Amino acid sequence: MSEAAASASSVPDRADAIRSRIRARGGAATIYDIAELAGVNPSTVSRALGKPGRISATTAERVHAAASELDFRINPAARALQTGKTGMLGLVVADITNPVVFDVVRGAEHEAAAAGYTLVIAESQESSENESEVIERLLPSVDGLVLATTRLPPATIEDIATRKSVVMINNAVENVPSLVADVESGVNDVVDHLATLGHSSVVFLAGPPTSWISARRWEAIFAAAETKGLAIVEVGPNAPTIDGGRAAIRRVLASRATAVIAYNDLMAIGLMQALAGEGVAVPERISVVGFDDIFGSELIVPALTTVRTDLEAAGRRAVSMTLQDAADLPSGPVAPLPTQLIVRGSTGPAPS
Amino acid sequence: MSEAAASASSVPDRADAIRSRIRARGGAATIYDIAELAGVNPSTVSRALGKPGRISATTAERVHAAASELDFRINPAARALQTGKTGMLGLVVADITNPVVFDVVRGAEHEAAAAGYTLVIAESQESSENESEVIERLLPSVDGLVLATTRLPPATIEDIATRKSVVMINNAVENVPSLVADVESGVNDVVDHLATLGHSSVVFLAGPPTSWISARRWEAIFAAAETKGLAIVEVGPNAPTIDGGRAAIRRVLASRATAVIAYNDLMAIGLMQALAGEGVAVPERISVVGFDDIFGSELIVPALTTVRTDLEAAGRRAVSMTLQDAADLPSGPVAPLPTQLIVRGSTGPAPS
DNA sequence: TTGTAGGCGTTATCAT
DNA sequence: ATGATAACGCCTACAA
Repeated sequence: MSEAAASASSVPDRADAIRSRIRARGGAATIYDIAELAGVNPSTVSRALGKPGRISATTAERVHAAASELDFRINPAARALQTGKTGMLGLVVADITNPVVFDVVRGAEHEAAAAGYTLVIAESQESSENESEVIERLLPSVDGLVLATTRLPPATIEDIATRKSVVMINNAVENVPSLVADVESGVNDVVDHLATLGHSSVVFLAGPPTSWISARRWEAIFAAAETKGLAIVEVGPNAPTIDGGRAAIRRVLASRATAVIAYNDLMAIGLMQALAGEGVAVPERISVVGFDDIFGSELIVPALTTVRTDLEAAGRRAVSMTLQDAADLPSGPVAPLPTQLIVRGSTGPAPS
Repeated sequence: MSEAAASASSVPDRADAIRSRIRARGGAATIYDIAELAGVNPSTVSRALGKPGRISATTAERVHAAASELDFRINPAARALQTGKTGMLGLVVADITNPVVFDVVRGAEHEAAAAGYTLVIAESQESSENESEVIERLLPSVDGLVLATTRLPPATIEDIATRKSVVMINNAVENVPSLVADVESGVNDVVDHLATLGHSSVVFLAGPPTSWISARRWEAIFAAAETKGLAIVEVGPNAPTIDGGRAAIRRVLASRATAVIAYNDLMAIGLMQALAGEGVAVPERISVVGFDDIFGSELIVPALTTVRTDLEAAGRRAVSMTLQDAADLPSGPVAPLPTQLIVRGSTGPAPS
């Protein structure tokens, strides 16, 4: 047997030996295995795999060959233990099945994946105690947190933000970066729209008492209604769900208002279903407006007039802000998320 | 100063000292800190926190007091490095924004949380290469995997299942535990329903070619139609989305069928929108049926007749099966998921 | 019941 | 450019 042949066969042999040893110990390949196969020190393997430039080209080559030969996957726990970085990001939402969060989730997931991060989604189920627990459980294993629909008091949020990078969507707390929809602009458009249609008495169907954005919407509606000279009342708080909207029908009708602005589309849809059940025509007797433009808003009949925010973009930006913050990069002031009134069939002229 | 007073004040003092040391090194409390404060060995702390019985009551008491005093959270990476268990479960879906998966996600999330696990959700975006990548990235940091809408070939799945516990929903591969809907029962109900309404020619609007469950639905429909003496044709494959349904309208109309069974509700809804756009009355000229009963199915007009499966239960059961499998517990045979025909307005008598 | 000691796989800090 | 060595925080035989 020639030397060439011997060496050609000895390399696969060594790989096989190492492979069977790995299998024997019932685990995955480590940098030690690679080091052995490539004939270098483990620390060299770590560098070759970690930093591009810091190693000679030929060594890097050998290491990479050995790594793929042994099907090496880095052990994230071991890396995290040493570096303190887990490569994971948390996204906390109040209710996963609420269509509002679909887009946030998708945007966040894509941005995280693009940055090489893994997104962990957790649900608080509209309970702040639950949310605290969930966050405490998540915190040690993530590099940062996006709070999409938090029900936490500001003090708690501030406390969490001292421990990890936190970015909020549609919520504001001092010293905590956030992404907030341009409520005023959307609300002004809604109130203008209703005023133009001849409505003079409007109900705001409030969301949960702990929802920061519900309060902002109410304030903006209140202010806009005052300047337009419309009568405005707040009804609520209500659960931010279809059932929450349904349950509010009595109080809505009792108000004699000719238009309703619901805290979100889900409530608007619930209310419209209840109105249909009672034979109250929308928009002939009552106009209905929602927020968010969720999936389903254009499916319902009449299709829902609503205030849209690009929540997918919000999810993306929240993640990239979190990552920046986690990297201690300077985060400049953040422009509010643009907002857009989408007029569909659920609003019409006030009854005369 | 009495001894009692001295010791009473010295305890908080020591805690403060340790706390400031922790802060100084910019990290979290470790079992060493607790050990110091409680005056025991770190291993005792580990045991006290880990196993209830194995330690004297008074020591356990002291340790727990010290732990909460220092606000201790266990470091998951360190634990995972040692135990090989990460406390995380992966859920892989084709498309996060598809309403079908939201119930699965919710069920899985709740079950995982109840078991003290964290759920990581990953999206393959309907691409099998993408899915492979995503899974490779997830695998090292997860104790098990639920494949909810996988687009992977059986061989790949089998390979993954040799490395970690895998449970699939609506997909079957040898040697890999799975949870499958009782397709036949639901489909028989649908075909009966249509036959009773006088339909004699039916189209099945197929889903993605890589969808296992789409093929099963087609087979079941084919068989049921044959026994009922109905004409049946498959149209597709199509994207399992609203747009996929919309795009199929020409071929559906060309078939002259009086009823369409779509692979899922999203496609059914898209088709109905397209039909409405063309002025084709549903159900007067064409009846439409979907699968899944997603949010929105009862919102659209006419409301969609559909075959429902309890996907939230599927998510829950998939997670608990994964956990069992990961714990090497025996997993008995699994009953198929019950299925239920929900008749709404989108189906009616065949035109004469 | 509790302490001692070693190791899990990686990165970082020294040397060389 | 590469090697040796010491952490990172926790768990678990083994000893006492």
